[in-house]
Amino acid sequence: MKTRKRETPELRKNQIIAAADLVLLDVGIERFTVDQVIEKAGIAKGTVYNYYKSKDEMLAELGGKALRSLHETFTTATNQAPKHVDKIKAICYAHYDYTNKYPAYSELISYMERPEFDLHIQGYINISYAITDYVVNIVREGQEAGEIKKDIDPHMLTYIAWATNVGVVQFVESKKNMLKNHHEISTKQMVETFADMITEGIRA
Amino acid sequence: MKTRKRETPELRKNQIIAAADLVLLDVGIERFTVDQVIEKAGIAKGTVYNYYKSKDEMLAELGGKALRSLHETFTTATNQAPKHVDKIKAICYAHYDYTNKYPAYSELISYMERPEFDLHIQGYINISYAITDYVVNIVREGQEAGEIKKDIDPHMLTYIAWATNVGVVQFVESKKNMLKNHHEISTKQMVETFADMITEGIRA
Amino acid sequence: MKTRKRETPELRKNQIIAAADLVLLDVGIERFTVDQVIEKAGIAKGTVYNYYKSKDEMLAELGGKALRSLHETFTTATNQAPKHVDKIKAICYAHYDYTNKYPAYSELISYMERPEFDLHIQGYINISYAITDYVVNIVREGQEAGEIKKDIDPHMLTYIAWATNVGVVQFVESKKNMLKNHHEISTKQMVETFADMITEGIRA
Amino acid sequence: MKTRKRETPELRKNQIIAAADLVLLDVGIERFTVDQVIEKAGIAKGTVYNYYKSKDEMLAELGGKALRSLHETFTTATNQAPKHVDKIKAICYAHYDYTNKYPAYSELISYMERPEFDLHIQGYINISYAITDYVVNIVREGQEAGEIKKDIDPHMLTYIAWATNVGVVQFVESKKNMLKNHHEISTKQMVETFADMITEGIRA
DNA sequence: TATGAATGAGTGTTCATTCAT
DNA sequence: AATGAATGAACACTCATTCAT
Repeated sequence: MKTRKRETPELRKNQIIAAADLVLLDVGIERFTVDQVIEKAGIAKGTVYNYYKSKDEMLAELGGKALRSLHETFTTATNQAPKHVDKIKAICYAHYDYTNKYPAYSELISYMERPEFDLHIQGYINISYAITDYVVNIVREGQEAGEIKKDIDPHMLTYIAWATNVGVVQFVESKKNMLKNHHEISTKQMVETFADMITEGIRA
Repeated sequence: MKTRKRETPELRKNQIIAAADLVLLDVGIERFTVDQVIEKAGIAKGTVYNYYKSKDEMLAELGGKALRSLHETFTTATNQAPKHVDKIKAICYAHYDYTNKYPAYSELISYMERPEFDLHIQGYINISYAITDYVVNIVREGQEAGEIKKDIDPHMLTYIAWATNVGVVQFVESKKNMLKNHHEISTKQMVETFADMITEGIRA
Repeated sequence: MKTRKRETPELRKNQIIAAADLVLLDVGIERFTVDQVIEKAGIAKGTVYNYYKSKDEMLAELGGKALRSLHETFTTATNQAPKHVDKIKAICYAHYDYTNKYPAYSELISYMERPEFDLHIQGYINISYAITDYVVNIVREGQEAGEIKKDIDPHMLTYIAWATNVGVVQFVESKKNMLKNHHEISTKQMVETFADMITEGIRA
Repeated sequence: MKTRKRETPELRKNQIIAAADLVLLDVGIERFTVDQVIEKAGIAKGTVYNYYKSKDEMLAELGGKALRSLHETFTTATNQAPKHVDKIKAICYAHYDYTNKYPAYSELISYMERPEFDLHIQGYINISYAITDYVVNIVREGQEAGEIKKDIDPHMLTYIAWATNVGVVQFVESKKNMLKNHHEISTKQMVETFADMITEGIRA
């Protein structure tokens, strides 16, 4: 019945999330357990449930981090592209690179997108919207600059870009071995071709 | 030992798979368990394993059914389209309709595509290939007929079409509620726009 | 509901035991199952239970075969030894060789020696006695010939020889890896030393 | 959720191991199950796995207890013997007595010696080595004192003594009934004769 | 006699969650 | 607020044995 020093809630949450992050990186979602988190964090099991109602809520906060990091990746990638169409293309590439670099985060995001995952956690949704808005703005500016077709709703285009991108990235991930045996198609080629199709499809 | 109804293997297998089907419909893959199947079927646990080596094999048969039905949906859809580009578009629509009609099957297929699912079950793979070939042929014929760009490998295009389609369908499924609140975008619109983009993107 | 041709009970039993033999050789006792036997024999499950009350009864008959084969090994080995003491030593070696050559049979015999194995099967016991008698006779003759100490009951000596031999053979089997790492002791050396001790211990 | 009695870990572990002990006594290793342990202990299944990583680890602790108690038996027995040869003989007797007194422990030790039992549990191995060393030392001292033959490696002799002893003890255990019907041989006599043979065989 | 479909009591293990202290 | 012992429902899979046909 030891009693650790009390920390501010802020600090505790950070401590927990940091540990969860390490665990996720280590083992991926499928093998992610609360026990591993408390071991890494050096705190008691009950403490976790004082700050998070459930494992899923914890994952949602982690998902927020992942999304924020994806957001940054997008920002960096688009900054280097001169035109708006190129920015969209850059986002496609960035998304693929991100998945390659942080497969665990990518997994997590997919996991949270599933219908059975109850996403009432506001934090996560906010960042999700932020990313959406970021891309929507690029599209809108591209339309105003005459680079991108004007007959498509920017939100719609953003959703499609995101959805198709996720689809391609997932496909490439799950079919790695198959594609490896396919002499004419590499994962990189596939992503590039897809990015080309998207950019061509939206060009004014 | 309780009463034992002796049935022909044919009948039993159907009974089991029918029960599995119901369970899948009820709870989805994530929560699909053998115990639920035997409860629904009113048979003993061992009986299931007299007909299927493992839970995964059972799912694979169910998945085969799902895939075959998807194949039929594609066939029907493409038959009504005059040109090859329209056939591709029709497939996009058909895929969406299918997911709407059989969301559990769609889930199942996604589940089986995951790398961690050991797909050594030949039956499933064959149908998977059959569908791929079916689409590849449409693309190839479209290229020969001068309707579809010739600079894209038919397999690559098929993969991209499939992957993006899955992405969009998943997105639409998981974001149903969000989209419902979005006044300007309906899931139907999104799918249509996506299908347009794909078809425009490949037109010669 | 196919009906195979009726065979004489003799023939059927042979057929079953032959299959069981193959299975045992293939997988060893721990993984020995009735299912494998019927598959190898090409007969129905129920049929097995028409001829054997239980799996254990089947194993007991197989054990009888194993014991008979061990008996033969002993006979051959002793025939080549000139003196009775040497015959005992030869039996020790033969036992070790037999275990090396037919590990599955050796396992089976150990399995049947366990207290929890109900050995009411007469066939097995008879052969067991036959082997005992065979060794007892050698001892007795050796005593009469003045080669072996006369103050030991031949049965007792036989039991001890058997028991210690089994112990050594089992030890060697289970400690193979340990002994492999022990530079000065090899399994062969251990068996030889033991055989020497036994023969020296009984010499008149 | 039922009432939960909170105990100190120390107490719980003892409670579990005590229950496991009873189960082992009741049914023997072959039929030893975790379910029976929790029923005897009156605790939940998960609780067991908070204290032991696996069933085997639990058995290993039980085995450690058994081995430690055997070690003590050996120590006590040898202390009363004046000469080293007598100490070896005393160990043979002690081993037999121990098996008679704790047949379940004896079974357990045999079970753990089997190759298929993953013996990575250090605690158990240590005691196993301790016992070996204990006997080896007696042999070595006996050799130095000129009481025991010097041409045998002490380790080898220890192994042989152990292996043959186990063999005899097992034989006696499994053939109790048979020997009971044999007018001239009692298990006690057999062990005594064996012990005599061993001691005579090693005497300088 | 032969069949083989059906049985069901196991079997060890996991892990999110609870709650008395 | 913090602890961490306790929970128990899940879970997939096995296999000797039975018995209606």
